[in-house]
Amino acid sequence: MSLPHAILTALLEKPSSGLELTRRFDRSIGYFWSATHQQIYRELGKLEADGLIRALPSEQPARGQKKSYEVLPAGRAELARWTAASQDPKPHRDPLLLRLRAAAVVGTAGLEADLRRHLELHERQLAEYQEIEQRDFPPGRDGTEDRLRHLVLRAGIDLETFWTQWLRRALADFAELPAGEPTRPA
Amino acid sequence: MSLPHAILTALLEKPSSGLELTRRFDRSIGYFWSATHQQIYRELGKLEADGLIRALPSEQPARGQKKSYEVLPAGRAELARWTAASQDPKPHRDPLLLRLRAAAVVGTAGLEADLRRHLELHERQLAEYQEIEQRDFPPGRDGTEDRLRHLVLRAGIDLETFWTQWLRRALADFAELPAGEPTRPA
DNA sequence: ACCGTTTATGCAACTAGTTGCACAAGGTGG
DNA sequence: CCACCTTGTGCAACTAGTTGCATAAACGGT
Repeated sequence: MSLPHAILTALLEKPSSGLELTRRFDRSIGYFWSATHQQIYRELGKLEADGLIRALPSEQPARGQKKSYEVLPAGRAELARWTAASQDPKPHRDPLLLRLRAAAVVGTAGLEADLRRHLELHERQLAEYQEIEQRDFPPGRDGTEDRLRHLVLRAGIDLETFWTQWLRRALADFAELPAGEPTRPA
Repeated sequence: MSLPHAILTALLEKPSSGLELTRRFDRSIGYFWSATHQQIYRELGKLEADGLIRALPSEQPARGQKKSYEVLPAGRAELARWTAASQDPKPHRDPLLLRLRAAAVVGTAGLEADLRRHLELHERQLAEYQEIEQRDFPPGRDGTEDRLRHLVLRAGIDLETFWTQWLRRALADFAELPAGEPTRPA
């Protein structure tokens, strides 16, 4: 149940409309909690019904009209409660690793090209994170807020670094493998 | 749509009953694709209905009686197709990083203890992976199947290594932070 | 003979996330 | 002036995964 809390965080950082939130999810927050605009609109409705946020009164509510929300005290309290509450880490689910394991049984045909593609995507993402780091976190800043946000960004950078390195190793390994046939023919 | 393929892979490695599969998911496969026994039974039913697997004839089918499955040629073909098919990487969703970002706004109270707990869990998982590596992948093996499986295990080891290091850095940062109050009081 | 635990299979209801589409307002170009 | 594109909001149906519980056989003790 993290989406509502992701939205509360985003709205505390800056009151926004549904579409603005969607865009901000596509950029910063979505890097570790993605959401589509439909999820966001639905959740905004629930949060408003629960009294955690409210529409900014200035704007008239009509379809096709921008409608911005701000967080109410109850929303801030709920976010603080959730942040402090202990949560178990969810097990990862990674289809790519699964495919590699399947390839050990049915053959590696076709996989290599996709590994290469993933490598490129992760390299691009890594470059993007590094740009953000240079732009938003020049050396010498140390406000609490900056510190925490930088820490989150570092996680992103280190994760992408891991993937690029692992994929390069995988491709190097593939180069030495016999070919794409099954290791256990049917 | 990875669960059916995870099951096909497991069944190709060794025909099994629902409960045996559940146990194997708790150990090896579940490290990167977890599933509960209910998911597995449901999926076994679908796979059988679709003609991708079949119950081993030897055993009598009755409630409370073991029922093992094996993969049919159509199942192997489907798995090979899926393995070779290109797939986009899904964006990660990580509540812990989200909580850190929320903490930048509502305060870090309570978070540190959970970071410590996560660190312990990841250290334990890392140790487990390293044991498996020493036990199952002694230096000098290089069959194709071993190579691929080792690669998958290395991903697990490197991921857990990343998390332990990142969490240690986070805790070190927390130690220098003022205290648990919000950076932007309500 | 009975009771409780373990092994094994399974249904039903719920929660979360995704996909596909619909609708409205406002601007732009032919 | 109207057809089309963009911006913005939203519903409905679907897919995937989780939680809680039910059922049944086998086994071990008392």
